[in-house]
Amino acid sequence: MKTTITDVAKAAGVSIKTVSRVINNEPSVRQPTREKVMTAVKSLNYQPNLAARNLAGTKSYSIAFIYDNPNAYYVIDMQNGILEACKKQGFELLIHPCRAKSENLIEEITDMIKHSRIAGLVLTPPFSEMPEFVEHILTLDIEVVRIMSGDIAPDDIAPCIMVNDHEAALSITQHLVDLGHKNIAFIAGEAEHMSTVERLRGYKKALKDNDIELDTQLIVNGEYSFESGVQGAKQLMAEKNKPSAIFCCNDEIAAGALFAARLLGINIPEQLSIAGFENSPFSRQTWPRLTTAHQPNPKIAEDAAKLLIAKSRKQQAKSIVTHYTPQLIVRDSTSNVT
Amino acid sequence: MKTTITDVAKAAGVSIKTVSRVINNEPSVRQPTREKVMTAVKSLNYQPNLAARNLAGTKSYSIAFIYDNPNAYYVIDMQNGILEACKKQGFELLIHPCRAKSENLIEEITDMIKHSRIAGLVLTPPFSEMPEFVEHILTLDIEVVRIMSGDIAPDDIAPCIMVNDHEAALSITQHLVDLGHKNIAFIAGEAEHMSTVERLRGYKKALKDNDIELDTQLIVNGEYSFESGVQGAKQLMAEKNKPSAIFCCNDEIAAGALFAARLLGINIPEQLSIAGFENSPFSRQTWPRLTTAHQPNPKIAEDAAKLLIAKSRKQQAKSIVTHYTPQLIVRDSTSNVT
DNA sequence: TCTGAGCCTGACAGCGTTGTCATTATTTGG
DNA sequence: CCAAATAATGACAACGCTGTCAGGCTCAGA
Repeated sequence: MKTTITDVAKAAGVSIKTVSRVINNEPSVRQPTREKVMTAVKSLNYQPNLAARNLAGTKSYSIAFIYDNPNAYYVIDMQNGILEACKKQGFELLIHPCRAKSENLIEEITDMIKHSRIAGLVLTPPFSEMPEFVEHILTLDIEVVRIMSGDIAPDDIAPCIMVNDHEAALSITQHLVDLGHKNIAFIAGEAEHMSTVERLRGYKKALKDNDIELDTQLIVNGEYSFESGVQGAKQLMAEKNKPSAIFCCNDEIAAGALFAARLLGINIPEQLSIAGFENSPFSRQTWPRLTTAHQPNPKIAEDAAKLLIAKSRKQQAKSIVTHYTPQLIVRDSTSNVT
Repeated sequence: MKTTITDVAKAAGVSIKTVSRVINNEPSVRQPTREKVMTAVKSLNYQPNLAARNLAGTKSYSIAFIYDNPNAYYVIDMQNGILEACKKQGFELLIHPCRAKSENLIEEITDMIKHSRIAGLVLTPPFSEMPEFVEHILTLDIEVVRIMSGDIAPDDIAPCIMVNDHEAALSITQHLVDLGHKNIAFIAGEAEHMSTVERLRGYKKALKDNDIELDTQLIVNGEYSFESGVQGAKQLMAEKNKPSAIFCCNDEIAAGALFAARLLGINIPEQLSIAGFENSPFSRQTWPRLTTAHQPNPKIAEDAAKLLIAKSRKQQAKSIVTHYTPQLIVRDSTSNVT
């Protein structure tokens, strides 16, 4: 039933080693031989056995994705993107949900790496933002690619895919300014997340660019949750200097702010503009639909995985840095100041 | 660095075969010997290499999860549950997103199964509801566990985890009846999904139990989407015999209905009660929060994976059927008829 | 035509584990 | 207490592939 390399070798009339060379794109195979083998491979629908490959060779054909993120849409998007790259390169993906704050995180990951030989790790926040963790993983002699917020990479110990939340936040804030808003509030996510830091930085930059004075009363701390949006908006609307617009650190917070506005009898967007960030599915399912910023997560993840695979094959010497900027999407939750 | 069975054998002063026996819980190992080995295993933190196991043995230590479901929360919950079972049993999980309606679905899955030796498949809708697909997979000599809607298993060719949507829908509808509603509408999901069929059946049963005549005008076809909820609710509220309550086939539809109500200036729940189904995260993030039914997806998935693993080890002779019933959660989107 | 350099190809061992079967220890019955 | 039966253990091949290295082939230059 299952086709082995031996079958292909017989069919092509060559040794298994030659088939192996063709499969792995090694040089030193004459063109006619290569073609004979390719034909046999196709006609037998042969695919190399990953277990045997991992066992026999020095190369690995597995990468892993660890996650600790309450946002299921984000995780699925990442996973699908990574899987896409894996499929194309004949790699296998190991999925490993775990707690970033776990006592024995390093031990857990180290064990995983030792037990199933892994070429590398795709790291998303919060893992990508834990330098000591990244460094430790690198000592294990495996590759790492980090997806993180920022416009410049923090170091060059490992490749980075930088998501320019700063610029995207700037666009969103600029959009609000363009609508005539001056009192623009900001509801933050967890302060230790780089995404929060970068989005806040973009917000401040936009204000500064437009000579709008920063009112620190309009910045409220929070976390990436609906509840936090509810609380944040309530608090803001109780200030003497009420905002006419709120930029929420993500869509979930924005949904919470919408909820609070409803509670307080405030019409959106007539009396208050609200913007989110992420373009998650429910940013299209709120009333009104959210103005937000979109980032192509599956694409980013596929890129990251590709990079990781290339690096593990030593096809890529230096640590590369790639950039993505989330794009503004204007919907119905923001409007002109009246 | 990595510990092999040979290291353990040396440490315990036995042959590698004996270590293998202990690891695999085979009989014919004397108790003292077993303990010596166990001690060595622990002190060396040994875990068998999966690639070698899959390659050498006749048993497999991998199961796969294929999905085609727009609901990321559902997929992640399932995945986490399955991974939990895998971790406990030393199995590896292969993740495979694919399109159920793809021309070459069977070919694709067959290839995957042949390519990486797989013990079994966890099937969720829509795959679990495709009998010809399930039968084909079974001919490949691997195990299958299906998670599906209904109160009785459709057949006994493979184990089923039945989710009793019928009874849960009955509870929800009964809840609406108890609040005094008589004109209760139903917005359906895709008609070909068993979940739709079962939920509709529960709805009808509840009406009948309470001697409420079924008004077919109050049942609208739809699909599991926000947009469908918007359209469905608009249509219903345009009828001469307007409903005082709408039971939506899932939370997303309910969110759409909420959206439509907002558009039409209808207050929820004062003028109209709306109930969802699923208890997805955004059922807590709508205004008002949705009354819905909760099912413990991670638990269900873990159960399914456990069953699959047991079956693959022939520890389970007959096809088992397990049952779960989603539980009513009353929130703020339903209230008394006024 | 011969020789050597360089390019191709294949034989063989080994990756870490399990299956088979032979061998050795232990128990049981007479 | 001994033979036979049974239980426990180990030696070795095999799983499907890759790495190493030796050997064969080709072709240019003399």
